[in-house]
Amino acid sequence: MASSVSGDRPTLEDVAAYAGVSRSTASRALNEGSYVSRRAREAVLAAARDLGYSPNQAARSLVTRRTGAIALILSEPETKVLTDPYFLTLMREAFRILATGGSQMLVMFVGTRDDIQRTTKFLEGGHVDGALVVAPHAGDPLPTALRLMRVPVVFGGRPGNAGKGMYTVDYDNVAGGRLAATHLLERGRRGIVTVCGSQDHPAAQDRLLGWQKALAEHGISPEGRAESGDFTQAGGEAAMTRLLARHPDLDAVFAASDPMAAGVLQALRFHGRRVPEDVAVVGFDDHPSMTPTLTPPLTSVHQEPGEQVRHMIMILQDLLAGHTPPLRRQLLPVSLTIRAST
Amino acid sequence: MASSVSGDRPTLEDVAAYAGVSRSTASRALNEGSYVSRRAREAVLAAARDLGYSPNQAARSLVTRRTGAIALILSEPETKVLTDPYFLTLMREAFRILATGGSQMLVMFVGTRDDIQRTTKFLEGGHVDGALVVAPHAGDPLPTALRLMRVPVVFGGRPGNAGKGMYTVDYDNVAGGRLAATHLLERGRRGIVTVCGSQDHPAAQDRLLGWQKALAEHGISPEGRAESGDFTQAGGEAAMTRLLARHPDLDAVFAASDPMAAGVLQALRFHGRRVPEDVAVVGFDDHPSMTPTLTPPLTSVHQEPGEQVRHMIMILQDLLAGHTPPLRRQLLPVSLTIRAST
DNA sequence: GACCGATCTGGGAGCGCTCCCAGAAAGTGA
DNA sequence: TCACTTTCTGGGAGCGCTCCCAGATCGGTC
Repeated sequence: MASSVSGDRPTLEDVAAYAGVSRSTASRALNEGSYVSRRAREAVLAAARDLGYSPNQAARSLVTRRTGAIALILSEPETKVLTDPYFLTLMREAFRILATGGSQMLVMFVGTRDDIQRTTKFLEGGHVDGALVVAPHAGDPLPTALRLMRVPVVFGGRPGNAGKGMYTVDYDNVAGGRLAATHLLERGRRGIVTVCGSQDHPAAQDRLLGWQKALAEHGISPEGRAESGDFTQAGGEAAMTRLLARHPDLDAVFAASDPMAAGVLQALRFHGRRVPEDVAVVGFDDHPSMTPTLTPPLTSVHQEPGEQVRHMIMILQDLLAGHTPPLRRQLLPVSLTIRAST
Repeated sequence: MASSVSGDRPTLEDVAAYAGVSRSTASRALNEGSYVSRRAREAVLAAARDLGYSPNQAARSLVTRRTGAIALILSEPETKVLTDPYFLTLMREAFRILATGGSQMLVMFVGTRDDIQRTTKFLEGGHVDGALVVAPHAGDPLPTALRLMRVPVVFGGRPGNAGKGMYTVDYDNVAGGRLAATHLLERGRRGIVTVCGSQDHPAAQDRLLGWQKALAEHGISPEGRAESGDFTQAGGEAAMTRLLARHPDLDAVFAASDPMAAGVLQALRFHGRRVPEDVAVVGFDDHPSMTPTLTPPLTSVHQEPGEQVRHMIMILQDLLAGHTPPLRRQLLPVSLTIRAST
């Protein structure tokens, strides 16, 4: 039987009948196809509006072999990363961009080995057109597992076993570390130390590297001037306390993340050092909900999570369109936002 | 033509041919349907494994009228809520539960009026089987907009314009406020004040109400003992400073969220009050990444975001199964985790 | 051995859509 | 006017799956 029964959701057939044209013409009109007369197009559009028509995504993707959905895969083996506002910003921005382009965002978290298996199976299953993957830890097996997938994948950040044959969009963390160090040197500081992030994090490695290079270029040996604060406020505070004991004459700190910088400020306050008079402090991330509210407001290396995700999506869409973008590893610039702490 | 061409993804037809049975039998075997001989089932399962078969979701949902996807809709008009670890925990847990049950999670953020329109359209479009909605702000127009949707919807928390005809799963915030106040009273404190959350938040209203009731029942007028700290650490610090000026003799504080409690501790430290000797402090949320790391570790009203989402999903699945769960507003109990701050 | 119910199987229809193709209608130039 | 291209239209096929139904097979009972 025809599906002109009311009550149920209207189909393309219903719209066509209402507009007095055929199903094919209705389809063309709705999909901006060429070779449709103005009269027909307007009639169909009006019919669709009147009937409250909305196309059946399943039927459409059955024939187009496109789902219109993109997976956002977040791999965070440790639950503690939960507190990071970075992930939420990332998701929000990704959602915004994808939604504007008419795509849906399917979020998946990967924690255990089981998750990896399920995720690869899922991607192979053709449920999504492509995937955006953020896997910030060095040892993470996920990137390798996804390398040979038939679905296009774009990575955010530098996956541990980097580069070969995968598309990545990363911040220039080396330049960021260098920027922070140079800024402190320009302020005339020489007793510069760093609270670095866990070194199983490629991003943390890069930030440290940039900082080391800048110091070395100015004739200062970076040896023994770094302590890890494993990206938390408490860790930053502890690391700073250790550094103060080892280098009582220090006059500047580069903390490789904002939460660690907050811990650094706390430790400095506790030990009676004034910021920035006695010790200058630079953070990293410059997250808007964090840096301006600290006392004093924090100078920080600025990065734009929205920008990263935007580039990732651009590459993915290029890949989906059948192109082969030339750049395999894209580095996004970072800048320095100077506030009262330096 | 038959689709036995290799290279392409295998279809059910291919699996059936490989196993030497018909498409129907293959379908029954894979879907745990009854009336399949053991022989046939094993042959089909082996064939599916050998060929790396994974069913085409689009084709399946075209006929079952089920997408296997659930939308998680987060409505947060203000961008500042981003820092809240609650949302991330919620998503993670929701994902975990849904993935285990074979459902996909589609995340949508709603901020602007445009988003609302797009969201309702999307839900009407039949892209998902149901939706979980978290809209913690009182004035939020989203819940009303979703009320009359044909897709089943379950709300988390108490939407501003509560109750009628919607399924909600909320914490017993009134009991939580009462619990905090009672605990402080039992500790012998009488100069009790509160740093409450923004009152455009039903949860904040409820917490304050419970606290007020408990005080009143013990003959203490709650009048003039509350200051809003709008759910941030900085706000909590400022509110506490105002309270100290107004009530120099206070000896206990109930902060309606952990971040605000952190601000309270900071203000107390700054003003030379010892915790818990001079002033006892109780927080709310008891987020594992927060309360134990504060100095001193914070006594806090404990709630389990995972539990909330679990109940929401249970109700939704009931709704999807065609049942009509009797309870329209479910209240989850909260408890008190006592640590060194009281 | 005949009968009957339970168990199992394969073919056909159809979900709502897009795409291909044949043919109608309209436009163009001699 | 006629041939010929261009624009537009509708019917048919088919995407991969589930579900229904008719028929085959199997066991047990009289």
